[in-house]
Amino acid sequence: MKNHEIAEIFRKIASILEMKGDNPFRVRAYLRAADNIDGLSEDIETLAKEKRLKNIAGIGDDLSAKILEYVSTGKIKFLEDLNKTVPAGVLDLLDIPSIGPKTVKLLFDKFKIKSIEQLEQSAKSGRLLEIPGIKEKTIKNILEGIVFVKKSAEAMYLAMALNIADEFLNPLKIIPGVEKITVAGSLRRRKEIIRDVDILITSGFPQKAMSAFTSLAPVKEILAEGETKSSVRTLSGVQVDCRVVEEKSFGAALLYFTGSKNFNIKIRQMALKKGLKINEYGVFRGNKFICGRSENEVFKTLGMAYIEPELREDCGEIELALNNKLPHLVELKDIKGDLHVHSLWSDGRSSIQEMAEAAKKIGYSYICVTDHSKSLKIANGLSISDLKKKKAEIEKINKKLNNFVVLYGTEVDIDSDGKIDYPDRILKEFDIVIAAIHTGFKQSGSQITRRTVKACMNKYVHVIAHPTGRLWGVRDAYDINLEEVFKAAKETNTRLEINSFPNRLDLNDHNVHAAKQAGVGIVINTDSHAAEQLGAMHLGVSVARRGWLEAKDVVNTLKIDGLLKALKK
DNA sequence: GCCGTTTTCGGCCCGACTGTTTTCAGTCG
Repeated sequence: MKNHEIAEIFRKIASILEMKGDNPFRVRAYLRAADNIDGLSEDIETLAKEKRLKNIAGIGDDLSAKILEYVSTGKIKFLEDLNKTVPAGVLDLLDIPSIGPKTVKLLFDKFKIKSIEQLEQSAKSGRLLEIPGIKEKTIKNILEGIVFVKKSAEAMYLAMALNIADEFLNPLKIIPGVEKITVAGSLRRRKEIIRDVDILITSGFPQKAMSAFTSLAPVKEILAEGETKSSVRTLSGVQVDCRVVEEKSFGAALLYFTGSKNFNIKIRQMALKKGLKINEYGVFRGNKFICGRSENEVFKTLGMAYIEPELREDCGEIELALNNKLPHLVELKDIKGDLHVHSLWSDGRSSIQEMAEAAKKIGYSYICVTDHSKSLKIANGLSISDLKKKKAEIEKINKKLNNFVVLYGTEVDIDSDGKIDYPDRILKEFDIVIAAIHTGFKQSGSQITRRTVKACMNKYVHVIAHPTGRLWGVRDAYDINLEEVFKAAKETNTRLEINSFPNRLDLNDHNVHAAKQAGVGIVINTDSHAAEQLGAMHLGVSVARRGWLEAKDVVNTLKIDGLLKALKK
């Protein structure tokens, strides 16, 4: 997929144009196109081939020509020409907080500064003071920004960001005067990668709430502090923004603060056409406050259905909301059980009994214990003789449990040829067989695709686990051709997994959306290796929701009888 | 550069905070 490459090219063009003082709306057009391309669940090359590029919002004649040029030649002449006008390194300056395109241009025009190192030297030498509008404080901010960039604050994955949010929400919740408090931003939209944490508070005493926020224990430095809006950086290097509004503006503020940016622009434009104005304080006709207490009120005023935060990316959800045709997204409470958990039999840390009890407590009606198979020695994979003992243990536990079933499963290994490491006579004994790639990640994309397709073809394999193999901070997704996998999965009634393990979330939201469009069924599992990890299910559900899945698309929303029937190949 | 149940040209979301100003531009979200 070249989607992300092309999005990044458009972003680069936007940066250069902005620095050159080009039309800001032209700049925005490139950025919007980039966001929309990143949000596609289809391969942009397919769209190009089928002449459907202009169906993408924000792509017109010019940008579709540039995409075609890139797809066929691997480059875009316009960017190459632009690159000649800007020395390499200048764009890096934009990564420094507090430095934008205007400042970069100024620095280059005045002192020919074209790298972070040069800027650092000039700032330290005091030379920057010669520029009108730059004084000591600005220089200090620049130097601190450079330190920050050099440390390159990493983005977080969703679960990490949720934990940081809790470090703020929990202590603030109990401050007198803090009424409502909630996360907003990309975290509320449950994006898989979060760059900063946004918090919204309602209070009649905004300054009290602000000072409580900026003086919390995890705060290392205050980046900005105003009467209703502050930003801090935590000890772990994460930026947290906080906004306080009055109760009557809560809905409008939440809508604004949740985004996405493109979503906000679109609905504000819609409001303008109705003679209304939307800002974070409410919906207004002229100066008259119409509403703003809840998001629902605002949506209603615009004549549209409530849009779940996970959908707010301006990818067609607004149009559906206007016609009341939004999908009814799957919810955590729809999940009836977890089909991918481990136990003491392989590399888990809890017994089958403990896993079952924890699952029952959550409210599930089944789990499937899928310990590793024999070839995965590193995870204590089960030999064929151990399997009999494990099965006997499950049968014993099931006799004692009421209204709950432990299913007998396995997570088998797909070997480098696509073969499964138990023979058919063993495989057919299991209630559920999950297959996954655990070795040979370095193989070519076509080899890995072939292995996965072959596993789908196996009549005893019900689920492909963590289909792209990505592990946050460890390795990227392998170069698998998911379109081919989707085709095989659909033909063979094989489910693909959303693995909820915090650093996996694999399939991701875009892939899930594409799988749904290809007619492929999904299962959401946690891959828990201990009872306390079962709670990660909500992360996988978030991915499913971002992928527009409804309960009917997720097989483990079915009751046990329906589940086993649906999984039959 | 995109886009159109008022428009194929003339618009394009809206506001807070900072650092420098003496009324505002730049940055950010």
